[in-house]
Amino acid sequence: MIRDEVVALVEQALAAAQAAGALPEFAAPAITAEHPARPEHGDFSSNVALRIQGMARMKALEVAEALRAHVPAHPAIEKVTVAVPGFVNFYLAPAWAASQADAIASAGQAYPALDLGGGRSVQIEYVSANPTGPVHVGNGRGAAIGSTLANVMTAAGYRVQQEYYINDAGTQVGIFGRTLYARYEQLHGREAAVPENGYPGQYMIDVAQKIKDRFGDQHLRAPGEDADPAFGRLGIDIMIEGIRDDLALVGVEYDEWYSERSLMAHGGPYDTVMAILKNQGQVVERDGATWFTSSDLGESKDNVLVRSDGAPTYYATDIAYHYDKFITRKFDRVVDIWGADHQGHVSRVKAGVQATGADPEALDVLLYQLVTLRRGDLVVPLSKRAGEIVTLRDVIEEVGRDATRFFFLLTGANQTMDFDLDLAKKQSDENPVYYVQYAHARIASVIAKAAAEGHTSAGADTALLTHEAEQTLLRKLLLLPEVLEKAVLELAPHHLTHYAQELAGAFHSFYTQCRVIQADQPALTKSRLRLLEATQAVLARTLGLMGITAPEQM
RNA sequence: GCGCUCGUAGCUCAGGGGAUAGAGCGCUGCCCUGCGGAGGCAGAGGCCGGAGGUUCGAAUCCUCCCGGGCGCACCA
Repeated sequence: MIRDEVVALVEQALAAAQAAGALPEFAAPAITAEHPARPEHGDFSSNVALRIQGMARMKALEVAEALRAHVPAHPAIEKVTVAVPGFVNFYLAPAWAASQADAIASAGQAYPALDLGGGRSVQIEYVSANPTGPVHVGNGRGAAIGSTLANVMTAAGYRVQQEYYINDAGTQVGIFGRTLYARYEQLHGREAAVPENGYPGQYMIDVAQKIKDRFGDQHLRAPGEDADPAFGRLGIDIMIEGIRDDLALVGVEYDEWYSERSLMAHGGPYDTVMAILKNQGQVVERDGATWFTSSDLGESKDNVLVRSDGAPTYYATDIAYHYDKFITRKFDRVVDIWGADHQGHVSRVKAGVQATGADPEALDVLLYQLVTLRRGDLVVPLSKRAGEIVTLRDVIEEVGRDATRFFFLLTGANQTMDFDLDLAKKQSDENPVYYVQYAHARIASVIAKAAAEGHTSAGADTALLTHEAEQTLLRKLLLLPEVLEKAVLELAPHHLTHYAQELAGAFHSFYTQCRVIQADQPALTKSRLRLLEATQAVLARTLGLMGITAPEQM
């Protein structure tokens, strides 16, 4: 990308200045280039002179001047200037910027070519909501972040595997099964009470009804008897079908649905991990339970692996799960995306990862702050145990998939978020996603109209794109690689929504200032059509990365 | 109490060592005799929670304080 070429120019200038004796020899810090806030300061700016003035024992302005004098010529750079207090500023050549419209338009959805992953594998695990209830709004945020991150890392040269971890073992599943059986009995006319701490939602009755539809009274036991232990699993399977469908509605598709229960197979990951920890002397029996002496690894306390009733904790199975990710399946990197209420779990899991022989640095846990759902001033409780459950499906049906995803991606993961359903509904026409999509549709419309009048971009001379609005738009197009890189390095997909709005804004501004189709100016028409093609490609690419449609018309 | 995180325009949020701090919504005023007005242009609106410190330079880094959120289970 062009920014890295500017960085290289600065590095070369530094070496050349030192070789020429204009600057003393010293080891320079890593060179960076940034975008000045004000256009008169150029397109890129380097602050090296300010940073090395001490090492060079020269005034920053003198250092900057020495660098400027040694910057090699480059077709993309029109001029290089020095500005107080010691910046070296780079100005893009308008003709070069314009020529990139050709490059971008012909690359299409292959733009930008960015390789940060180098083919390394990364697993992204997200949502992984308990299958004891439907996917709710908070999970939707994880879904939007996770699937967008998957798209973005794929675009950056990683081999991405997307996974959903199914919590189909443990105490909650048992309670789920007992609740379900009570509902099943009720549907067969029996008096049966939903257990205390059970799941009161209407959806449990629906699931029981589905089982009744499929199997009749086949799973009914004698009155007073408990259900077959496998009964709950029928319900879990039905829940998972629903979860899969709901997530598909927001454009989420997994490569793997991984069962927690499968970890427990004889000789499986769970047994292996317990043996490893035991062999390393990191396991101790205390108060009838089995503990991991994680405080020896710097944790604030030890943690229970096996409860006194013999059941493994989810922490123990999570260590086994990560052992399977890193050691068995050999992912180079793993990104777990969790709600911020799991924050206390992060360092524990990393300790477990380390203890079982993997590199905790290869694990990134991306926490997103919880979503508060509102209807106007009323806070709607999200708890699966509460009466009203606002599901992700409800939200999508109210505001649409594109707006839902865009909204979730609008704020950084560390920011708490209010999702006001009334507002989202009422303002759906003013949602920023439409601003971006409108730009795409508008371009499609102009290109179609041009074609109908016999204009195409064939043989366009991009050197004609000299208007200020055209140049501004071109610079936005050139920004996508940097945005993509930032999203990957920071695991922060929200940069895409902001970029998309900036790009759409630059287009709309261009559109009102520069008429594209002009019968008496066929050459200019061609070059502007080429610019439109490039813009449309970048808009479609950006929307595509976010899992949002790029409509031809609205 | 301890840990993580957040505090930026009236509201929702970007920016996370650089030059005069940005966007959207809302508010004021303009722009359709030419491609889609779901648009554009201009304006008002800020001691970047507070106080110290580091630095040539701090909204950004460090310390303390204030205020919100979330954790600190033999739940997940």
